[in-house]
Amino acid sequence: MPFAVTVDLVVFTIRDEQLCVLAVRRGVPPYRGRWALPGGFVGEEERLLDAAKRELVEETGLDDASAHLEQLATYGDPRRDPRLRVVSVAYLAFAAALPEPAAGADAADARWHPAARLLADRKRLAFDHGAILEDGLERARAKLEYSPLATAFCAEEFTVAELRQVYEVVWGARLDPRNFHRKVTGADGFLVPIGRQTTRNGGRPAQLYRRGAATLLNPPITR
Amino acid sequence: MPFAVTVDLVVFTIRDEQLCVLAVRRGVPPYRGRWALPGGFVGEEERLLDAAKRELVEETGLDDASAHLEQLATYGDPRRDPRLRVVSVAYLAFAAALPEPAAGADAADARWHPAARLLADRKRLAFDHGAILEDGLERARAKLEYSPLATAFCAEEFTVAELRQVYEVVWGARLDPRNFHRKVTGADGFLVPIGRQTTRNGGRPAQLYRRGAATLLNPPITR
DNA sequence: GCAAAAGTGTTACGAGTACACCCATGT
DNA sequence: ACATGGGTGTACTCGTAACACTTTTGC
Repeated sequence: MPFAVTVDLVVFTIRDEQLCVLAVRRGVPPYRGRWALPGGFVGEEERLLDAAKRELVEETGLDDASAHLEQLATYGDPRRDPRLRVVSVAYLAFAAALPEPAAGADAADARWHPAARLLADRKRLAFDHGAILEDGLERARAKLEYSPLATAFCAEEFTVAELRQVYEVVWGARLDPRNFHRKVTGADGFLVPIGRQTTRNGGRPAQLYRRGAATLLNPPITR
Repeated sequence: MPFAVTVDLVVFTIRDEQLCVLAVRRGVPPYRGRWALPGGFVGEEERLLDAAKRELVEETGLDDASAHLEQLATYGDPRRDPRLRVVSVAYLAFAAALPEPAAGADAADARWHPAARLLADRKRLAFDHGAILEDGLERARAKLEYSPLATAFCAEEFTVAELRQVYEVVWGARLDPRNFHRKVTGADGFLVPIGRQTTRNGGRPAQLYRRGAATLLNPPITR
């Protein structure tokens, strides 16, 4: 049975206070002119995660360690690609803000799109990528609660307010800055203060933090 | 690139107050004599979920609606099967207690194994099935908290105490019967009383329930 | 009556929320 | 001085844990 196996990437970042996802415009049929999630075939001797990493580097220039990458789900309907039977393993990536072009080696037109707008008008997406994006968004929202993943959207050094903005943008909700501050600084291993401050957001100088070693947030940050 | 695509099943049930998983003994190399998760190739025109359903019926005789089935994760290391490149989409299934033979059409020797024992001695498992089982167990434990999935381990009509036993076995922890009772009967849409009672567990007669329509437990049942 | 399991009431504690208040900077 | 964002203190609320207690069966 001849199956093709690909990886597709849902790469999220935050730009202009919006949750954005990377998409590339298709230059060839099928779905010519539509937007598609970046992805590609898995090499014969390549692990799935390695294929996802390779695509991420090709599309964003992000080096291996600077973005979070995890398997999302696998999509394999017989008719999802009209040309041949393709089973696609989708990966979810979170990255700090990147330059707009997001220009990789690829000549293709790659762009950041506000995730909400792309989902609201799913016909602009090729294949079943609307469903993949929806699953990715739901997973991202859920993971912020109980994992320290929000830090993957921040620069290496960040303030509590910057981290709070990540939560607010992904969840589409306002959070109380004071209670949020207590929660995240109190969560064991979530944040480590680096001892320096910044005034880049105006007002009183804010402590700078790096992400800590925790992999699970206890107690969780609630929506 | 010639990939084979399979589905593998992690089928959990509860027998003798233990969480058990279905495994079949391999009769041919590689890993001859070892235990493997039930599974098989995906048909050319078959959806992944349909392939998982088909395997579930073949191995357990469970009809479609009577067990919960969900995608777990996908495993595709180049060397996971020494014969050819196989990408396997693993599914997780929860079933009420079934007869031991679990005999399907297959002539193979299929058996229920206590999950903990099989995991403690992973060399008895073929391929990367130890890792798959571990992921499945972790997912099952997590899902009990915030989803009404525990009911999938029960018969159609069950008592609160029987449901509690599911939680205690999967989590390996004792729960307070009185607080548990209040929590689950109070969770909206989790349980619907059918108005009859049973004394099959001894003592004072207990209300019988069916699973309700809820898909998410709020508040969750905590470990 | 006694054991065993089902189910209810009550109290104490701890996390989450709302919000008043103080702090440190730029202009 | 005052605007702006950073951070702390505190009272109230609500879900949970712990456990005493009552109910209804079988033997």
